[in-house]
Amino acid sequence: MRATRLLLPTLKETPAEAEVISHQLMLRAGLIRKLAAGLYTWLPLGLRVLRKVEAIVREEMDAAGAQEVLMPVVQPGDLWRESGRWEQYGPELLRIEDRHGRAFCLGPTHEEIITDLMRTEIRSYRDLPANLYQIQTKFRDEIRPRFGVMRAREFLMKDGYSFHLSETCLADTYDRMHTAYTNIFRRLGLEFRAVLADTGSIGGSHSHEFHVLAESGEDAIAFSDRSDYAANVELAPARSPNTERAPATESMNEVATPGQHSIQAVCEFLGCTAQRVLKTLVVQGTEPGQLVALVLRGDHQLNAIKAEKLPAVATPLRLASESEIRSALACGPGSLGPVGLPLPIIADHSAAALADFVCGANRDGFHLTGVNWERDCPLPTVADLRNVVAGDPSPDGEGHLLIRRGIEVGHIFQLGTKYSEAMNARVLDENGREQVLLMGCYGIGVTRVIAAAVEQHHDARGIVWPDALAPFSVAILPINAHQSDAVRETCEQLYTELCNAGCEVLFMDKPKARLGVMLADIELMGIPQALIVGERGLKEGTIEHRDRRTNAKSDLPLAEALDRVMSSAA
RNA sequence: CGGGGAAUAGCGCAGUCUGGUAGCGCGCCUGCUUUGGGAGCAGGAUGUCGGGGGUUCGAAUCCCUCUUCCCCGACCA
Repeated sequence: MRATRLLLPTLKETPAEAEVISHQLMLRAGLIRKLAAGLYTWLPLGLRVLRKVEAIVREEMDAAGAQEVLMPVVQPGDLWRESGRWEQYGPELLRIEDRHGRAFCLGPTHEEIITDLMRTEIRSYRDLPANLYQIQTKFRDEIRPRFGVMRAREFLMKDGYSFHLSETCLADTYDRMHTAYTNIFRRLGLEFRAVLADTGSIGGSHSHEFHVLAESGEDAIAFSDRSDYAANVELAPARSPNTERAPATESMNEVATPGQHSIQAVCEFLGCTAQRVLKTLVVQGTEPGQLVALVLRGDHQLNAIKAEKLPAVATPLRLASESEIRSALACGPGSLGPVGLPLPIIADHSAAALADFVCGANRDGFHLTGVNWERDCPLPTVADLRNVVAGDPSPDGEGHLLIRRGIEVGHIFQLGTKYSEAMNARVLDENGREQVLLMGCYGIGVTRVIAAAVEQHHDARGIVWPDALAPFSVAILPINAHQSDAVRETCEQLYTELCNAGCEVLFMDKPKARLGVMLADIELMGIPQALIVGERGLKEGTIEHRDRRTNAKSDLPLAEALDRVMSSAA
């Protein structure tokens, strides 16, 4: 491709709207442009990268036995009513009406559509298992789109769905998809982890997320330093400490802590660590108006998903407001503690294992020190309430947990009969009996993969694409082509030969372009290799080869430079 | 949706407090000189100052209102 025939609007300065590095670089390198919040145009360079991801996804899905289809973006509301999600999905589902006043939505996902297709087209166990996928635009009316294409409202997704009669068959396909996903992310050159995940609103039983590891990731993932165990922090169980609770050595004392409400403030005031302080959170109970106290160690975070699984706690989790607390109890939220608290109490394992701890006195401006369970207040119900932290024992008993940030780029689920049951998708089995289909679903955020790749692969000069994602594998840079027939002719010759060899070449053929500007651009765009052609080198019979990743430079005879490029690009 | 910020040339910003009719850098166009890492000089183009209303002799600036965008919280690929 000649640069003169390519829309390549690179930016020297970072647009003010971009916060994260991938968003900044994707704008600056001319991959995308914003149309409105969460809506992006893919420019020629960005689209080339997008096509690379699609191609790899297609190859691996096809190799794993899935077949490609294409379903509509606009979906009838009736199907969503059948599955029950018209009501459940909430405002993220963009609902529209056609000219006849019929309800439609823009598809945020396609379970309803594929289930409808299968219940109509498949009658017999002989047609199973089936595994279909598409690469298609999704629309989710996110409350807060952000980070460019990382969390856009309109985005490109590979979504796949499989149908089965037996759990073992579903599990088998699920495993095959797990392997295919592993192959895809490995081929894309990304550092990633597959982790156990919550099934969330899509529903179902068994689920893994695929995360690209990056500091800017929105998810925290926990994995063992000794085994394969990996899970979303939301899900990883915090094992109860093996150690017995230490015996009480202090007596309980009430101390004045005027104006100290937060754990941090109390710790500083009393000169103790957060590990020795209890934090008491009051949430809505299952019964209307009922409050429940959740007790955690001061340095731990409440895990909402775990709390919602407790029968006594209302779903969705809602913290009591300050006024609700004040009207039910004699103090504000910063002074709560389990001693004499007239509410049902559930304590986290780590909180229950403390001795001689500090907690609120249920009286404004006072805390208790030297508190001990059983002696000073009954040991409440104990449950796993907290997020795991680095250093916790791994839930599988092997080693300890490390915590890293991740960007969720893929998610696979065993859905079971959630949709097929609701939408009555059945086939006849070998015995002529009707059976409800079992279903799996498998998603990859194609556009998000690209942002994640940039988050993981960049330097001070710009994007450093993994070879599999690079929009071009090599750029040709002429130095002062307008003054030198030799430079011009050599570049044309290089361009022709590389094109003929099937190499993806970007020929920086703008007349009078300066070397520094061209270098800055191709480095920003992350093109892996460059061939620099100038009079000076040609006099010695050489051109310069550069590597984006290592910045290695070598002056080589033309034929050798071509070999170098083609062998690296292969 | 709650809380915080912002909207001035393609991009980054100043000007707003204290009203007097819009500026800087980069980019863009022309010419000359330069040319192995974002050139120099000279000349030039580009703004309904987010929209609407009001106050005023006069509004980018003050008031009201709407819209959009960004950031922080609960969802998701």
